[in-house]
Amino acid sequence: MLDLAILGLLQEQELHGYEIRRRLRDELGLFANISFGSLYPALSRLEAAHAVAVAESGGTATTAPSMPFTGSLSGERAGLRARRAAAPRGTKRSRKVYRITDQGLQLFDQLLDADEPAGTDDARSFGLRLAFARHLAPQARLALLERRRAQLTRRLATDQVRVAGPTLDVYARSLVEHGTEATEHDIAWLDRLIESERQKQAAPRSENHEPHAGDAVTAMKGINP
Amino acid sequence: MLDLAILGLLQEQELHGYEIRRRLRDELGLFANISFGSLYPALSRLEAAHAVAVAESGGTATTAPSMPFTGSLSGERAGLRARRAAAPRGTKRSRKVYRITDQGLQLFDQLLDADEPAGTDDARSFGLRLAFARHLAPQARLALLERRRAQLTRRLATDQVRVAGPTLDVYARSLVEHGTEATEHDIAWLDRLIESERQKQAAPRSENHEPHAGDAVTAMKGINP
DNA sequence: CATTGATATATCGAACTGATATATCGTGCA
DNA sequence: TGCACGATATATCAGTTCGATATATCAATG
Repeated sequence: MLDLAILGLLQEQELHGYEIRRRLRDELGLFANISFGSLYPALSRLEAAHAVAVAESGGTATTAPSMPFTGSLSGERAGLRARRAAAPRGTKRSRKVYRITDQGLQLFDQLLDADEPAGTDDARSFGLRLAFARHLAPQARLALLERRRAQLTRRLATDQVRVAGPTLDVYARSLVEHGTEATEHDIAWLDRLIESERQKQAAPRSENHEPHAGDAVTAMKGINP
Repeated sequence: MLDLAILGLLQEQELHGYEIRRRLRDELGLFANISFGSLYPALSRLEAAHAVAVAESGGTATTAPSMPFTGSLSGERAGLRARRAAAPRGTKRSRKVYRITDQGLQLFDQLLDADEPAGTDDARSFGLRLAFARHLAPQARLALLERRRAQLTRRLATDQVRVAGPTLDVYARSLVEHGTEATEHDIAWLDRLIESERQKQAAPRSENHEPHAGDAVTAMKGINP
């Protein structure tokens, strides 16, 4: 789930961990306060999978791109010092700037368009996908919205069973009822989005999906006929 | 978080794991689909902490309450067979029925009234507490509602910063705006609950908090003056 | 020039999820 | 009768995420 978020942000520009966290929190509002204990391992994971790479875009001068091998410094620390030495002036501080790779772009599209894993925190998962919906082909976008709508409709049904069921106390009852209202509100919102999407597809004015600028990936996705 | 839910349910009656899951899902709607990988470890945890105990309430006849020591059966399996043998008719099947202990009641009150851990999934945490709000002293209940209200108000402020900030694309923007609306809706709901609580406290008719029937715990909580 | 606070990366243990394994019971159906 | 199947039930595993904490640097402040 977090992988998708990271890849989505990196698609717009190179970023370092701390900044990724800031954007997720301040701009998107998803992942209210994503923990570094999730973020950094996720970045390592993605790096290991060659979906992202350290950009090392450095400060002003692009000095030797590969670590100059300082010799005596012991293992782990050496890496840190090397990075610090590589970009000392101009940029804020020693930081690992990541960029997305071609494989990363592929992975992103794959994750974004994949069926939601049913069980997990639906709202988060959907929210994240919607936030990056501009990267989806128009029909995939519509499918996402409709899948979510169906999900909420199902929830509404179970909610009705709940209120009809064993008598809940005042507070639990209020909670369930408020939940139902919120779901209805969500569905109405989705209906507006779906309507808007349909219109956009009926009258396609100029470019409506990102200037993705010919990356081989879109061909795989079946934008087609 | 899950501990609170378990203790809350067990407060009403003895239950086994599978049934706890069912209630959380079907009746409360919290924890959409709580995993057994969380539930059973949580029960073990609580049992280790002496907050719950296996009730072994058995079927029709309360045969020997302690395992009769079948001898040859090897370790783990022995426990299962013993339980199975202990309550073969009447009840559904071999199951571990848990009951809450005095320490468990104490822990429940402590968890329920504790300050929310700020970071975590607020909605879930609050929802859970509200579902068991009847176990709280009137002022603690009011405090819970007001704490939540303040939380949402803060969120509303950051949301406004978000929309004012860097221009989001159509979808991300719609997401944020809908989130804001939902938060406003939540606050209005809380206001209604708070109002209702205030009235209840002003005109206290008969018993308004559970027939808790003199357990020593309430004394600790400072219900007082 | 020491202290504090913001920026930044990293790691640990505990908790939760999704998947899977195992066993038993009840029911339908051949 | 028997036996396949689905529901009930407990348990465990690997992979993620979270909250806390450690460490280091830089900027501002007094």
